[in-house]
Amino acid sequence: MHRIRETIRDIPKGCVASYGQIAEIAGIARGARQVGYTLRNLPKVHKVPWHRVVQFSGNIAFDENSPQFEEQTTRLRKEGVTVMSGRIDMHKYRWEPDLDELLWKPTSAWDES
DNA sequence: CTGATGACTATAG
DNA sequence: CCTATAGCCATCA
Repeated sequence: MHRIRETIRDIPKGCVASYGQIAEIAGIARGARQVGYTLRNLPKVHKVPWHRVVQFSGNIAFDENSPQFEEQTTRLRKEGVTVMSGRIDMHKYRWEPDLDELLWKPTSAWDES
């Protein structure tokens, strides 16, 4: 889904977002699984910071032994995100998109003026 | 169209 | 904390 990748690309460095959050912003309510499904299908070449997407609970979506798990944690740490035991302090790093992030995105429900 | 799948989330035990 | 179940819904075969 193009919308999903687009949204993920907007996650600022040093922040993380849950799948459900991404889905909601992308316009797919309760489409958390679709986000995961889409990311799993990522094209070879992409600029999507998929490593900034974690589970709602702050857990890394991958298995602890998975090489992807290591890559994600590594990337996140490089961006200043503290990862402990495969978990992230969402309370602290959760991405809170400002209106700026959302205004240009959907739709034109803002034609009011 | 139909059925299976899953980088999810919620709730219960 | 962990397992089990049940919703969820775009994407795939």
